[in-house]
Amino acid sequence: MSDERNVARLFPVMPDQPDSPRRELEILEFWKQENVFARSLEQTKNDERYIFYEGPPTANGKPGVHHVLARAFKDLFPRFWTMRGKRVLRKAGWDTHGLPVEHEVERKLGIFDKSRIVAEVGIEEFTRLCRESVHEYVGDWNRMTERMGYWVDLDDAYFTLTNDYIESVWALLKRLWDKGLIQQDYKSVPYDPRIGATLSDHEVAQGYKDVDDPSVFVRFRWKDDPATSFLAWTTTPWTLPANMALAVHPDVTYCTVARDGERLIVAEPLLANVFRDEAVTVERRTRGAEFAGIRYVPLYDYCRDERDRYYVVAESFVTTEDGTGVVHIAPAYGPEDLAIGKARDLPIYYSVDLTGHVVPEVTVAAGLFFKDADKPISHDLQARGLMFRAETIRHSYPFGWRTGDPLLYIAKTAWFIRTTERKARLLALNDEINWVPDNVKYGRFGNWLENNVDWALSRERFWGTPLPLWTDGERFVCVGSIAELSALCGRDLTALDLHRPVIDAVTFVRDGREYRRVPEVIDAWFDSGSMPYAQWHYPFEHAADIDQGILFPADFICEAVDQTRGWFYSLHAIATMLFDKPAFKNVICLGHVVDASGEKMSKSKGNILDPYSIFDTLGADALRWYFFTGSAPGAAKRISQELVADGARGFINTLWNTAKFFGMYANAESVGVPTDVPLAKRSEMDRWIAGRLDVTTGAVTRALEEYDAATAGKAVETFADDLSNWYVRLSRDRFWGSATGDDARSAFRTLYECLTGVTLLIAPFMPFLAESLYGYLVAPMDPSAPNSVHLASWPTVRSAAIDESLLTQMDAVRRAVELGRQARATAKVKTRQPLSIAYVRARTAGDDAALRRFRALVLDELNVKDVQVVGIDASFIEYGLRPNLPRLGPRFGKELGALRKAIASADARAVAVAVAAGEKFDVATDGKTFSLEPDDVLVDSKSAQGFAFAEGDGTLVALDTRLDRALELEGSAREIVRAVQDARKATGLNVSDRIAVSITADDDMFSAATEWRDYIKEQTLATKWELSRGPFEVSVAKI
RNA sequence: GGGCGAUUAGCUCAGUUGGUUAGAGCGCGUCCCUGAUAAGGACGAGGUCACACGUUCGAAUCGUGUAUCGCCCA
Repeated sequence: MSDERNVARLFPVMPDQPDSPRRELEILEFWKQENVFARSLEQTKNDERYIFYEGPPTANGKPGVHHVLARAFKDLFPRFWTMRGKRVLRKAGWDTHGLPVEHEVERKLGIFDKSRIVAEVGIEEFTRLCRESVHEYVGDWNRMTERMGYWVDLDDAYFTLTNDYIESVWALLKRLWDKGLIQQDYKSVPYDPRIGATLSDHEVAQGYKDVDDPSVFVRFRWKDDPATSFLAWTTTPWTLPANMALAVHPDVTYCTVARDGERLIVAEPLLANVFRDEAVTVERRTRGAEFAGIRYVPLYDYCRDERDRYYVVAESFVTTEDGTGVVHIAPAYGPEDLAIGKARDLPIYYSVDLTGHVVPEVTVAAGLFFKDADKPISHDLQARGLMFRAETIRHSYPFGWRTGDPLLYIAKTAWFIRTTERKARLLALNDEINWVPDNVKYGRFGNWLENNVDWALSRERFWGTPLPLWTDGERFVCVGSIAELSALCGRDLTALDLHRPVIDAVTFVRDGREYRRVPEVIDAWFDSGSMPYAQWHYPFEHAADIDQGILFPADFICEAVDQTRGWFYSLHAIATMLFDKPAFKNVICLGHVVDASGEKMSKSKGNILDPYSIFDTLGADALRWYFFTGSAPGAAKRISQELVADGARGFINTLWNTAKFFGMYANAESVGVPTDVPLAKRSEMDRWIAGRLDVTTGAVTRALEEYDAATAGKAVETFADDLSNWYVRLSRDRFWGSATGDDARSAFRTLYECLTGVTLLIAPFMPFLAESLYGYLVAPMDPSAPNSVHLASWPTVRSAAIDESLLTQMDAVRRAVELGRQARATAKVKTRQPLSIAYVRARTAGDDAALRRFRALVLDELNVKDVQVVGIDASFIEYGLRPNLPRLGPRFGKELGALRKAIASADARAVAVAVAAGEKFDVATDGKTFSLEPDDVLVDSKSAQGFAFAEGDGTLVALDTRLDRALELEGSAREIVRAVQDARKATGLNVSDRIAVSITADDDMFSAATEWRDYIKEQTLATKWELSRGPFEVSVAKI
């Protein structure tokens, strides 16, 4: 049956060390030359699709190690599904619009002021610089992406700044417009007046500082009863000239306090906060709701608006945590103020202009910077007897991150998408999404949807997708395509750049009125949320693919958890509003990468880790493996050189060495690719590891299907350990000459299957190592196999290979062997010294059978001449009992204490006998008797009188450590073998080199060498033999 | 200030529906093993499972509160 063709074919010789950095570069070259990624797509082009979306990064900074994290996960699942035979397009993408890009350019120019940009740089030049800046780091990103082995189509990437992309975004906006979901409204925004910029939430978050601000309590006198005042509290006195109303909580009780001839109204829970230790006389208690509509005398009345104002409203947002429970409302400023103002149609009166200065008619502080108006206003109120108390308070307030100036919350008109209109659908469609980890679904993301507010779409900036609205000052036209705009203008605009300022110059006349574009651009999150459609220039191209669900929605997306309110939301919101579907079915929400001490990585702390520092020392596979298996995906990832090295080194080396072992002996025996041997004809050891492979394959497949990379990776690690440290170690001698043909063939075949199997399993995780192993084991040996592991199919589970009882039995055997070694260690007897007998008291009848079945293995591993499985009657073993709590707890409840006592005082041997016989038995204490069944207690073998023993998990192994002369000599013989092998190794001999051995020895060693001469020669491949008397020494020489 | 998450060995992390003696890897020490291995095995030191209170026969696990850290939002 020998295969002539294979006999001559040798496996390529593997280097001693994996040398990952160098090897990975070679693999990259191989992939490039062989066009492997493109071929993997080509060979699946007719298959069912698995849709992946690349969340576009902004490439205006260098990529860091945290970007490797997300990209590793983005690579894993597409590779897995490709091997499963799906067609997985991976279109790269770049987010190119928005504030981060503008800020980068502003930094380079050193100008942070919008009006100066317009005046000194010009919008044309500025947006040109933005366009340039966007591409600056794309090269770095592409290099990193390629180096880490992330397969994504960089050549066909989408860019959000292209006309096609923008046109798609316009088309989506127009659909929203036609549904009436886009509207203009006021919005209270954080605004840095010095540079004229509305700040993004992110920028605001960066700028919070603890500062001392005024804390003033002000009287608002009743119009009908000037002796009575509401006491309102504010930390922003400069807003008081824009006051239009007061708010109280409808359900809170307010006290009218009589004091020095006046009456002050304060929320009851805050009395002590306002009046401190003062003894107050409460004249009346009133529910807040009853004050609604009461009119008061304004502090200032600069506003010329005719609309009704200066009355009390009842609003449940009012809290009683600080202040007075009476809140002053200035609709032009704070978000709540604005909301109330809109609901009640209060005037929106600006006492401060957009440069941050108090307007001229507000004479009390005219011309002052808004924050500087606090003082004169406080003094004025003091002078007019309206100030109850003025102090300072230390609290957290946002500042402009560039100017350091306090931010102004101010109501500005803006365009909104009315997402609140579709809140119910947003929530319902979220139910259909599989979130990993699952707490994000109804936690962070679900809460965000629950508290949904309208999406503020517009930005008063330069570099972004222009809002496609044209207006004559009253009416608006929303433009949904270039063709539409061309028609309106009466000229072909196909070649037009759709960015500012060019697009701003496009005007048209309709019904005799000129239409100009509104000045805003849109939130860049809308760009990225549009990528499912805009990356394909929908609906101008691929309309059917999207509408019929071929390229939409995604099966899988993955980003870090900070995208919950970013990309995850924008994708979800747009898909919900326009397609009434979730945009993605599965999403992995990764934790952030932090340094080894758990600190966030930031430039300022200088703890940023350059991915190349790992690529160049440990390799990309090691980093990927660490990210996949180091912790749960949602957890923060601590990272350092050492952590990555620890995480992957053992696993990579184990696999490498196991494959090297195989290649070495396969070549030594010229077996080539081992021919198949039916499972039934293989040894039990072979069938065991074959079963382990298939169990592992099943576990890895299932885990990956559930987007659980860590569980999948750990299953592979356990298998690799079983393969190397149990299967190979115990089967070593079957791989060299002395083994019979059939058995060796079975062993080679089995080991080969395991190695190629595990190579396939790690391919999506560690694409480089898998490719290397495949290149040693498969590609050069099998002309019919694809030449890359990434073109191979995912392994299927051969359920016939899984023999459950064999797997459990091997566990029992391993347990017994480990205990035996432990017993040897306790007795300080080397494993090399043969012993006469081991006694094993097994936990179950099944374990008994296992030990009998694998008797030879146990003898060998424990180096004993005999092993006896002892029954319950073995007199030298003593027993202990433990209650089986999961069974007894529910049944006995409060009696458990007594029962435990009864079990502890029972005759353990008698109970053990009953349990072994499957009989019921009684235990008793303090006059109480409990009737128990065999499964109610766990029997431990506690000690073995007169033997070296070890016990664990109900199994006991006892060794007879007495030595006779024969055992001693055999032990010495094995010492000699070891000394010769050491010498072979030290001399650098090949494993198959024949040697001449020369031994000097005295006494026992001499006797042993004489008696065990043939054994020693055979074990050490010695063909020449010299033995003389003298101090023990061995030397070897190659023949 | 609010939401979400985390807190388990020196380090990095597992820990199923509450149940027996809380585990693994790395590191450290001692010993062992070695025709692949810079590998492997055994043993040891190292734990108040962040803290407090509660529920329960029984809590790392469930509840409440507190502390610290991270993220998101104010």
